[in-house]
Amino acid sequence: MNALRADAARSRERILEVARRSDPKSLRLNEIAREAGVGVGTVYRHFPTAHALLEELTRETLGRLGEVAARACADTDSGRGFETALRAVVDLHLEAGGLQAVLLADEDVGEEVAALKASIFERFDELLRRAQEGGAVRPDLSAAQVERLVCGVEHAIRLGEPADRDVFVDTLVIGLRPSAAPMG
Amino acid sequence: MNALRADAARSRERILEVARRSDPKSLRLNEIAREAGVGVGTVYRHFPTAHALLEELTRETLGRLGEVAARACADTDSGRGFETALRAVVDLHLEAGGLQAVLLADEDVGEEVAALKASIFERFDELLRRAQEGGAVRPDLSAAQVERLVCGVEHAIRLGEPADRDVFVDTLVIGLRPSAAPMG
Amino acid sequence: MNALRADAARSRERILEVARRSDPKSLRLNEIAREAGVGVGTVYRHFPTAHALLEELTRETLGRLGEVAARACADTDSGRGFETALRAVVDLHLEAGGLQAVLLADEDVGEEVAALKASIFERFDELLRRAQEGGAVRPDLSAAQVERLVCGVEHAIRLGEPADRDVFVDTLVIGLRPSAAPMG
Amino acid sequence: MNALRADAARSRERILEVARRSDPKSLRLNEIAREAGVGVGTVYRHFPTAHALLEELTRETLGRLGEVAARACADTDSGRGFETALRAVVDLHLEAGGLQAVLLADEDVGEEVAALKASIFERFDELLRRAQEGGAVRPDLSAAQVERLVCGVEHAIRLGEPADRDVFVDTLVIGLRPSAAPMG
DNA sequence: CATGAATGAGCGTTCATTCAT
DNA sequence: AATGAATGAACGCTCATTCAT
Repeated sequence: MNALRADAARSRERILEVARRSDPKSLRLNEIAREAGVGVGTVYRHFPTAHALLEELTRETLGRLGEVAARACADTDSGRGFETALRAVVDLHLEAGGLQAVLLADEDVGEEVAALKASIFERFDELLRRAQEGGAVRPDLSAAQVERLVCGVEHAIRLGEPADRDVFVDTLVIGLRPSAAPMG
Repeated sequence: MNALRADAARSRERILEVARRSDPKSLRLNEIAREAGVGVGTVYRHFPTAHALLEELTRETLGRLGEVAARACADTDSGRGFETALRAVVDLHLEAGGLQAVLLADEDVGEEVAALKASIFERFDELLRRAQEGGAVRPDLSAAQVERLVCGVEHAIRLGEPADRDVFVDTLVIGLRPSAAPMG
Repeated sequence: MNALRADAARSRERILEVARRSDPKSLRLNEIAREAGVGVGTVYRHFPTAHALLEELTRETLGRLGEVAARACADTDSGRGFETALRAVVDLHLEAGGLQAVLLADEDVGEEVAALKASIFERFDELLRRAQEGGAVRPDLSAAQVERLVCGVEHAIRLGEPADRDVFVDTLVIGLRPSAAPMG
Repeated sequence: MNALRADAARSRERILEVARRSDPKSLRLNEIAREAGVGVGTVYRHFPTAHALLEELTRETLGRLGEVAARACADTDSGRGFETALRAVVDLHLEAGGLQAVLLADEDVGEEVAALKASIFERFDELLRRAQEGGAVRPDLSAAQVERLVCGVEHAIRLGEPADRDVFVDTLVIGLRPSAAPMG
């Protein structure tokens, strides 16, 4: 099933290579084909939709995201584990611009991606729950909400300089802490 | 000077009406004309570019943004003033989707918008500075950075339910507070 | 009949003023109206077509063209008269870019222009005939053909530098002389 | 390398066919597509700009222009060679209306066209120079000026009847001869 | 009369997607 | 399986002309 003909594999690789250099927000299959020296049809054969291609581009990052979560779960200090993970997650979002779209998509094209996403969400649920139980994170937030907040910070950083990253993530980290009433 | 002919005003209003229902991120003047039952030329007469139309859509909101800032400046408690303003600003961003683009644009089409923006930025600088001096906000943030963070929160809220609004803004408000070292 | 209301006369004059500064090959009535600070409708009222406006722009030049022809007719040396006229005609073509279109038009909008054109053609016929009889110009050319050759030279000059004018006109003048068989 | 697929060749040919019947001064790619029964995209694929299409329409003519020049260079009588060439050049301009625009263009789309033009210009420089040295052509004209005069004659002929051609070219040929002072 | 708002045909151009080769 | 030619909808924009005010 995974046995690709040699030339097919080569095409696929070239496509991915070009796609990685493209803006993940607007993958234009036509242009990618041209730059990869490959017919449009070939691109469509390998990746029936732009989203399928995006998933493929993101797969490796998804793997690292899973590892990040796993490592954080292993931390005995649940608060510290959560924070470390959070920072890593933002970094991965910044690295792979398509991550947001893939994570938020309701439907997944590839089974592997679906599985990866499921496991990631599961681990983050766990991670968050324990951090909340440990009193390190405010208890009224779901993992999905945190994910959206991460996307928000990603967005904010992209609007300005990369140098904003650290401060912005700090505000997120702090913002997630339980606290006295905000306006008290 | 601003006296528009009756039919012109009607067209203009129809255009704006349609535009308000459109995605402010991608105002397509042709489509707007069609939906407004108006010739393309009419749209271009009133709004030479999509950005001009966006500015118009946003103008009222900009005015309210100015008022928000003014009111907040008048608050004797600089921290409270800042927080109240921040919440209102996020709300205005949510109401008027184009606000982000208009505020971040380098060039403005209308003079009025330019003036409004200038005064808004000025007031927010003031507001932030005083909140920082009062110890209510971490001192290492510029007003521009705060604006970007607001855009981030707007983005996050739009990704999910409107119900997220309050919690998400809370995290921002708290995140901006000065604090012990984030991971300490 | 010619009694124009004061404001009408003012509009008319402003329109002509702007039109004189415009490219006579492509008079855009809309743009002229805007630059003249006048409604499009006003332009159309005064000049129902672009050609009508062009005729008006050209009228003075047509007058001078008539004078040129008259003066040349008065020259006792028919060859010299013709050549002088020819040079002047080219100059007028260069000055008033619309002259070509007006002279070559089959239909005239204004009666005055029609009359001017008729008298000009008549005089040039006369002028040419006498130059031909005097042996100064090859006898196998009609006045209409000479006019077209003038337009050709105008075109050639416009393709390059104004400095070409003298040499190019020279080649025309010489080219019109009777001569031994061209490939002799 | 130049092997076009059968259907592509057919499209291309249809496009060119329609284009040949169009006014080369204003090739409207949309209209051509419509008339050729072909999608707009197809036209753009073959000819990215109107000028590219014009060049293609002209390419064969450019080739013949080169041959004309070559043959003329081979003539032992430099004056006769020049005159023969001149007549042929005018004819080619009349045949291919776009020739003027292609020759006068600063930038060329196709390399082949650029090369053809360069060689043509070179040969005509040579041809003119020799004719001038031989006393057959007035020495104060550059090849570029002669080209412009040719365009002028083309223009003049197009204004009237095709029958004008011979006489008009005669006047050019004679006009280029060295001569006593034009008005003496 | 003057105005200028409105019209809408039509051009240039792009791009996702299909399908003949 | 791969190719890339073809498609055509749709957008941005311009401009000559009409017509309500």
